[in-house]
Amino acid sequence: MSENERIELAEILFPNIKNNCDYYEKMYPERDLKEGAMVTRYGPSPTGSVHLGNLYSAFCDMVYARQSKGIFFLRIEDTDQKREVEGGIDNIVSVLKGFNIAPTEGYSIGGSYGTYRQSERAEIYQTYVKELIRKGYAYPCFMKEEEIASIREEQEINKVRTGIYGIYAADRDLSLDEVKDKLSKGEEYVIRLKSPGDYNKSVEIIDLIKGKIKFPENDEDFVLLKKNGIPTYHFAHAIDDHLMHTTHVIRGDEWVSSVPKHVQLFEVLGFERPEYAHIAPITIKDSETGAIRKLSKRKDPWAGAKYYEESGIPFDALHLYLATITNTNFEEWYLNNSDKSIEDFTFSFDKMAVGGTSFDEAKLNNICKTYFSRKSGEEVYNETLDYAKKFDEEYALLLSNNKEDMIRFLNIEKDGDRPRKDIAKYSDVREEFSYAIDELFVKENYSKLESDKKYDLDLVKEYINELDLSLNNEDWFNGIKEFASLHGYAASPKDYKKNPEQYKGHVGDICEALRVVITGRCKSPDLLSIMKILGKDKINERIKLYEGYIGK
RNA sequence: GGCGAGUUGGUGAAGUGGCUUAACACACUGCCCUUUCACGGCAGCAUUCACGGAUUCGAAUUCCGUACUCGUCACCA
Repeated sequence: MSENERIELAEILFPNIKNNCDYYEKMYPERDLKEGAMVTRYGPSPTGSVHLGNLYSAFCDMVYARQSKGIFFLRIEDTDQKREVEGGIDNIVSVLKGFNIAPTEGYSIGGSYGTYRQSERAEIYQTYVKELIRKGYAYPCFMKEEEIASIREEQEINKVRTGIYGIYAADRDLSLDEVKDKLSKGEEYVIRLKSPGDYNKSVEIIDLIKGKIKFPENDEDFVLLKKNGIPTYHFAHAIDDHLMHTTHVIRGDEWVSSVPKHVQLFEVLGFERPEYAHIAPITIKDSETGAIRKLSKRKDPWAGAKYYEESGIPFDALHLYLATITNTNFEEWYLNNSDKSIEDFTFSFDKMAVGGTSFDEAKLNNICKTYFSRKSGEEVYNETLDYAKKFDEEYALLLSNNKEDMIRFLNIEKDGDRPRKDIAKYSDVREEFSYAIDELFVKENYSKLESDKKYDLDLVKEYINELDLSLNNEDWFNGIKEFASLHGYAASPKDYKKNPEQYKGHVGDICEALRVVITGRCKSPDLLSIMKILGKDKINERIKLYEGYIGK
């Protein structure tokens, strides 16, 4: 086709596109940012619920933009209307908000590089396609699905590469008359790239995470615009990231194999290419097969973002976890800089895992526990209340009615520099502090007790009877030691260990009995503090409850 | 099958030619601390970096081959 024919073709195909590319180039001018500022973007497609991996990549976008004083924007990539799920976009926005991953620009936020929703940008893409047709870098392709399928079959039989390229690209050299003819018959078409690539040559890119990667050049005439005039991912990526001036494309490494396509697109369009950073997926070792696989929403509850919200994992703790998998040296840094926050750490691409990052539940758990241990009782109370209001209304009500005592309970052993670590998520509070709320304790009391050890209840009664709750800690435990020896128990575990046959047990056994009767648990924070908050009346009620319980 | 990448302990991993008799964390075990449960401290936990070969005075680190794992090969992103 001659240049004039191509211009005519472009006009026939896109009669409604009046603007030229320049119009958009001016509309989306260079960003005014200081040297080194990164412009990153998170581009989710609303095709399902949000996955941990999505959160991870959005987290990276946020962190790199923030530390370079750049821009992190949100762009909705809804070019696949077939797979789009209802409420998908709202869900993305609310999940990001819930996890405090805050874009500085974009969909639902605003900014001057919009619209940030690809389905509303059809005209822009078409304008650039029209230009590509004029230049001879794109053409309409009328091949039917069946034709493409049979080409594929043929290629598989002949053991050659599959795809529409070279001699298989039947419509790439159609004459203008042939095109007009097909058009007049109402044949449907897509717009394909007329690839100038040579498979025998190679392209090389430097991926910020993976390093140098070399591939054969792309020679596939892949689809730019689908039948409905909406672009494919590849084309939308090139246009949008150019116009929106993305400097760093951070995305899942399922995209690395399409890098040659993207490189070529940027060349053909005359755009400067952004840097690429392909992040490895979060994997897990399958407990049954032992195989390493991507986290799956069906098999792994923690794959879905919802899980973290529902089970009550604080977003700050999740950020900490994401930070530790983002940069392998973060964990150690944070351990040595416990007073600092994630914002104070400088992340770098070359400290990111090249292979798969494995999900480590035990580590997440530990991070969460440390997070909670550093929070004051009041903070834990408020956050837990917020959580309970959403996911456990009954408990929320109980919490509100017992605010003062609850905060006192949550504050036990918080003052020293060795805080306890018994809570990993908001939903643990109800269980861990089951003794703290009387209504709850009366109802559930000893049902969760796993051991069926027998305790000397008479001894407990006698002790409580004599107990003076105004004592300070030191006097109190001197007292209990004395009480222990008076009743044939060793005053310290050491004495007991030396001569176990001389004693019925040691002071710890008495404490255990008290703990179980009073709290219904084998583990609890400092007993005296609990008893002080509870008061003698409640303690006596619980002794009666326990009598009833073992009477069964 | 083609193309691209990965393979270090129970787990997550550090490590880019000598400082590695392989960091750190989690888990586990033991001891210590402690009035109990925890918390914390100390110690133990890969003589070895998928396998084979090559380069080198010297390799987990470079090169080649093999095996396995992962990603991708759509008018899905």
